[in-house]
Amino acid sequence: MSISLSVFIKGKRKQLKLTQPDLAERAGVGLRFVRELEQGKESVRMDKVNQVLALFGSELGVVTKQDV
Amino acid sequence: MSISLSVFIKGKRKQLKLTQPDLAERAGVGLRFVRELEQGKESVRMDKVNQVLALFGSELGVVTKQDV
DNA sequence: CACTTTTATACCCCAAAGGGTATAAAATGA
DNA sequence: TCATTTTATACCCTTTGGGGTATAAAAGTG
Repeated sequence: MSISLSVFIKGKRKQLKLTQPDLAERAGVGLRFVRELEQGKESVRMDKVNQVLALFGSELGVVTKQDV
Repeated sequence: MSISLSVFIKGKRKQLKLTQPDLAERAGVGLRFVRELEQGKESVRMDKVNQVLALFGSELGVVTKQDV
């Protein structure tokens, strides 16, 4: 199933022992974006989110009932 | 697994026999947004996407390896 | 075929996303 | 506890997402 995006990202980042500035730089997004993302801001841009997720080998997708 | 967002949405809409204006109104988003979304625009806002997906009982989530 | 409906493209406009940065607050650890 | 690192808040600024709408192009339908 899918979990909270912010939780997922924060967890993955910690797992890789990266700071927010680290993650921002590696993902090629702004530091502010990483913070807002981890704080659960809903109105983020999907392409930016995917840039971050790409670092973890994941991607944003539609989770349907059949998927489970 | 996850499929293309635009394909998923367009498919679901057709399935429900809705026009783009219909979907836009029901989801509470603009018509332009629905169109850009179905045309695969990457830089859409996540909250708006979820507004549309909510109509289908789905939601945008992170698909991880374990999910499959 | 023409007629109707649906979808795509194009324009203006405003609110807000997000980058940068500076400062404050928390967390971590010696 | 104090010092250092990490994270959060706040501000300015530029860019752009997205709403509305008008027009053009496609796709259906008789």
